[in-house]
Amino acid sequence: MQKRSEDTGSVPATAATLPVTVDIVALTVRSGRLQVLVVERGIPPFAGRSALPGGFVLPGETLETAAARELAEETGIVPPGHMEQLRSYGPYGRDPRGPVLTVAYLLLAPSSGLPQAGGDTADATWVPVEEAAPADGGGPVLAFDHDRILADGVERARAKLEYSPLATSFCREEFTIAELRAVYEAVWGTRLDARNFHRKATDTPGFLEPTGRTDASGPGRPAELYRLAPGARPSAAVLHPPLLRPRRP
Amino acid sequence: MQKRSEDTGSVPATAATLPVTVDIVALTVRSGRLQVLVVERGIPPFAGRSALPGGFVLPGETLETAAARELAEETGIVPPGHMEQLRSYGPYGRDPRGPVLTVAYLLLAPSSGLPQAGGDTADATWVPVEEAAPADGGGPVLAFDHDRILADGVERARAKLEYSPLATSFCREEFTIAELRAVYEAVWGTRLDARNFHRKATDTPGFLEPTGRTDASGPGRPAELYRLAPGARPSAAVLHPPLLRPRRP
DNA sequence: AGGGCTTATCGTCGCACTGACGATAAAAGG
DNA sequence: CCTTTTATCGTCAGTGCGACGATAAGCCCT
Repeated sequence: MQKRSEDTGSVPATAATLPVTVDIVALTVRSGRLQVLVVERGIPPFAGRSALPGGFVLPGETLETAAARELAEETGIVPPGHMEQLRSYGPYGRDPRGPVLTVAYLLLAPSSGLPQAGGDTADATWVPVEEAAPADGGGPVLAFDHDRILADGVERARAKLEYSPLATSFCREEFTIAELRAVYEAVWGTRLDARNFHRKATDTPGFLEPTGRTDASGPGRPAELYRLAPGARPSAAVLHPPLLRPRRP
Repeated sequence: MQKRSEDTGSVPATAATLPVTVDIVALTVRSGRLQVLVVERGIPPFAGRSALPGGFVLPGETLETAAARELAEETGIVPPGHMEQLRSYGPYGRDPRGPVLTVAYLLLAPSSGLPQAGGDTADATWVPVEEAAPADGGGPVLAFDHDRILADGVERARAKLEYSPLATSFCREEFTIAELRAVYEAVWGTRLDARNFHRKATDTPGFLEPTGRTDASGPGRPAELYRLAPGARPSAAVLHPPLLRPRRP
């Protein structure tokens, strides 16, 4: 795979070579709250502390592959949902073992069929993001610089819900408007008017597609079931007008 | 800097170690067009081809430091403006020398005081992004995967202008509404109504602050000079209502 | 069967924002 | 003074949105 000839040149000897890790901000919506997957570290550094799932990239591995592998190792399954790169952090001042570059990934997954724990590393549990990301000046909660990575991931998710169909990644294949609204409310931490949300969600072109089926599991009038409109990728800014989160003042 | 003890553990021997580069998508607005800084490569691979400025991270260097150093080496100056991380690419399938991880940065700089070329590597020139990023199915223009990185950077810039004061990073300290509008028109590639833009820009709270001075250099009525409102960081989504780019329908 | 409860869905109204575009202000150059 | 040019201010109709009323369609209970 690695050619060394006059045509391609070679990596200069002065170039730094860095160990690279991937960390995953895995988010889901359970019991009406936005929750993040954290693992309890079994080995130093930060043994016994909570951390985002992740680990070192192995030789020959793609970053995405490494992220999926670490997630599978620590949660026992490859969940459905949407994964995208968040950004990179480091390499200095974030790992006591020395310079380590990490590439963070953001996973948005439906809560159905998600395992609670398992794997060989340590216990993996879902915790509400407020517990893992204190907004006030409380001390750090997660190991390494994972507090900041989590905050960046949550903010990315909150922002992307406004102008992308990404919220559907938290839902099953088919879902009701109320379930979709619960996703927005959980991620944004706000309450939304059911009637206005219904209007906006169904009126936005290229967002939802009715399946014709209904869901009568809960109390009250059965709800129409929808799926993501065909051709709409979970990412990509296609929501016009956007679904803006309510303002403060 | 690098402690090795029972408390911190050490990087596992199985971890991959990768050479890391930084690449910079440096954008500016000159002659009413969005332009990107490209260098002509002097050494293999891709010798003679155009590429984004960038290079290998040196030992002990921060990614941001490396980005600033490469930019200084290849353009001869540290320009003002706003720099933020774009994302990471690789490490496979993007460099014929082997696996190389690159972290791309986005720089938005005013055109005033920007050098044309210089440095020890090769000539650095500003070229309109349409020439360096063919929207149609034309072949690749830049070396490595820099076509994609450039496209991602331009899209990031276009999106951020909508909800952040980032457009002011293309301007000098003080600027007129017309200059700011020219930035939006160049970045978005559209024409904007001068009267409506003036209303939206001046009415958006937390965006602009009048300086009281005027600029009478051009023809016509002298324009009020504005600066970025105090406390507003160039990034950060603070524009409400956002300045949305015109739609296609 | 009918009344009450719950949730889903549809409608209405006023306000804010937008785009299209007219009107005025303030300079330079003839 | 008049024309040209650009900046800035106003007007008006269409659209989207938040607040909230009204109706639909299930369930459970008696």
